[in-house]
Amino acid sequence: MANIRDLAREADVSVTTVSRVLNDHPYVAEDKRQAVRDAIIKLGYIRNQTAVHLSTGQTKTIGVMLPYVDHPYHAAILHGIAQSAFEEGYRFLTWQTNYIASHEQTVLQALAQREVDGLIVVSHSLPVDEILPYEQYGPIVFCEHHEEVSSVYINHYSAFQSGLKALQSFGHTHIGICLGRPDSTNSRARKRAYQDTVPLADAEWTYQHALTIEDGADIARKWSNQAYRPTALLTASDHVAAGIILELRKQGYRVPEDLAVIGFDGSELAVVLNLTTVAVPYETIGRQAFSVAISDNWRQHPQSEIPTTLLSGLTAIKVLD
Amino acid sequence: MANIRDLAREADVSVTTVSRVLNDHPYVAEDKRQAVRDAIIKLGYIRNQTAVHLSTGQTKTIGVMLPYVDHPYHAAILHGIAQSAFEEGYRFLTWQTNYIASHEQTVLQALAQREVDGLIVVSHSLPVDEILPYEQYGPIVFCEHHEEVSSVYINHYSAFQSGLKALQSFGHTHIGICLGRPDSTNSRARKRAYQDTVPLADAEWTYQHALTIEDGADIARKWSNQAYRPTALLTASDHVAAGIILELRKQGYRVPEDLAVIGFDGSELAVVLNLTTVAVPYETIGRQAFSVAISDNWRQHPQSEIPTTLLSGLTAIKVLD
DNA sequence: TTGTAAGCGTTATCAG
DNA sequence: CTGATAACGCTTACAA
Repeated sequence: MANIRDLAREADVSVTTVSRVLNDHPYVAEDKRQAVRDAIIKLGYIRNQTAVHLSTGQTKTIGVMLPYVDHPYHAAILHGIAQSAFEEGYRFLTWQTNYIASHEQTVLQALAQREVDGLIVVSHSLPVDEILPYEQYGPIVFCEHHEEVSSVYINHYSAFQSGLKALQSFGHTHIGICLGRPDSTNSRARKRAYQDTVPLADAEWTYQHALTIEDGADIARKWSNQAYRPTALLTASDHVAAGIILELRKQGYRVPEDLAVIGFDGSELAVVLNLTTVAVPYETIGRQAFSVAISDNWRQHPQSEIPTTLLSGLTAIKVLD
Repeated sequence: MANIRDLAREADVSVTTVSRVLNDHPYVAEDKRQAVRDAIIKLGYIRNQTAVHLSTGQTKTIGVMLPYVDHPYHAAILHGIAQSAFEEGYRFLTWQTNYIASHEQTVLQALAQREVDGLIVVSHSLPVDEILPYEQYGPIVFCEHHEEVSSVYINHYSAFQSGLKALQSFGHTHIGICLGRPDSTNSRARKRAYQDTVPLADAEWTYQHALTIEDGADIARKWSNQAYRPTALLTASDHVAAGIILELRKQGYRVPEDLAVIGFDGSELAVVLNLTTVAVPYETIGRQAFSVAISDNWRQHPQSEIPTTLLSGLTAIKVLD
């Protein structure tokens, strides 16, 4: 493998000049520039990026910490990160942590070891104050609301509230909710919104661990076995909503007559199901998080709240009028 | 930032000794080893991986080329890659190409520039013989069947055929199919299976560009407007199948009485829909591809065919008996 | 068991 | 405009 020194020898110039040509610096005589270009072709030279990284002290790579690459919600954020990274000439390393603390530590370690210039934490289980110290090694951006760190987030309290109010506007008072991980930052905000907004808020109507379509189906079965049931459900994701709806229909229930359901995400699943849903611009979150990660004002811990919108479906909400 | 030389000075040993301690080499006196450990703590030393990469000539990173990180099929493969990479102490860089040739070139370039030790091509649009030359820079593994390169794949011909035969076993003769990208390697194999297996194979019953749920809904609308219709459909993915089924139901059709539908993927969507589907172990594909990428027999272009299984749902297939 | 010193392949300072 | 040369931070012969 030819290196920059071979190139210099071949073109009969110094390595400095070669480097200048390689990096499109001005102040290189045209004939020398051409000589270098010829040498590059002749020797089939290709720059070794690792050496560039060591020399410049940057990797032009950011890291992404997320629990599962194949969950729609996270994958959508990843999509946004991927788009921005490509546009900015960056690459990104993804760590799938499965919410295991030791795996998350590995990711933080990678930042400290300078494998990445910055980190985007899509979701985590480690407490924030165990992550915070690693900021000395580079920017860390959260896709969740935390005042003490840079964050790009949606307001789960108000987003959830908008869904609840939509149900109330159709006359529903017996409203239940679905939550993902019981003690996540997001779930806590959602639970608060529920308790603040729905007078009849009931622990029996709070369905936990709702993440996938099958979780939704489980919830539908649980609901159908309850004596005292909600008439409407605000779910944690469109996938959960889909699981609920499909399972209910399978059992002969009608949606929304027997149970009104609202989704969360604004995915194409909601469109096809005519599901009313809280639309979240995940790609935007990913893009914003990326841009903070490579900006230089991250030390001020910028907070950027991304707005959500209630997307009205046709069938899955109306009832009780 | 303390470096290995500061450490050597602090512990009063040579950098070689420090390096040995860092890499758990034997032949270091216990007292010196301890001295180095103390110095590491005292100075808050953290190894610079970039320097390790330059020195060793390896990045312990593999690259992944795929069109979209947020499509279920590709995300599932990514999941497998992520699991294996973590277990093996590797990282992975993902490039989302959107099937744009110039983006795919960027990925190949990254291999040439030694940013990654190897490459996994999940799906591509560039012709194989434009990719092949880059093998001189490192292993390239395809998740698609190509004799000329290393590949980990499923046999789309037989997988599709198993779905078609399942429909035939229920008496269907008027069978249509859905395909993704019209000219992909996979679509071609599927089309061959269709023509070889279904005597009444019809171009009007070959629905192209079927990738998402909404594509499925489009196909359902197209189907309902046709005068001469198939009675059964083998789809390109469970998502497409779901779109078809949900749209058909919305229009008042019954599945499978009016149209029998078989899915492809074996996703949880299929489970909830009671959909018969061709189950594909995507995670296994990702894991296998990764293991080939870091093995040293990749030069022999190993071929590994991953078996699929027909997963019988309850409702979406029975009819015409 | 330990250390010296030569890489790895760039970039960047500084003097011409 | 050009070129020595010293970093960047680590690994690894080779010698002792």
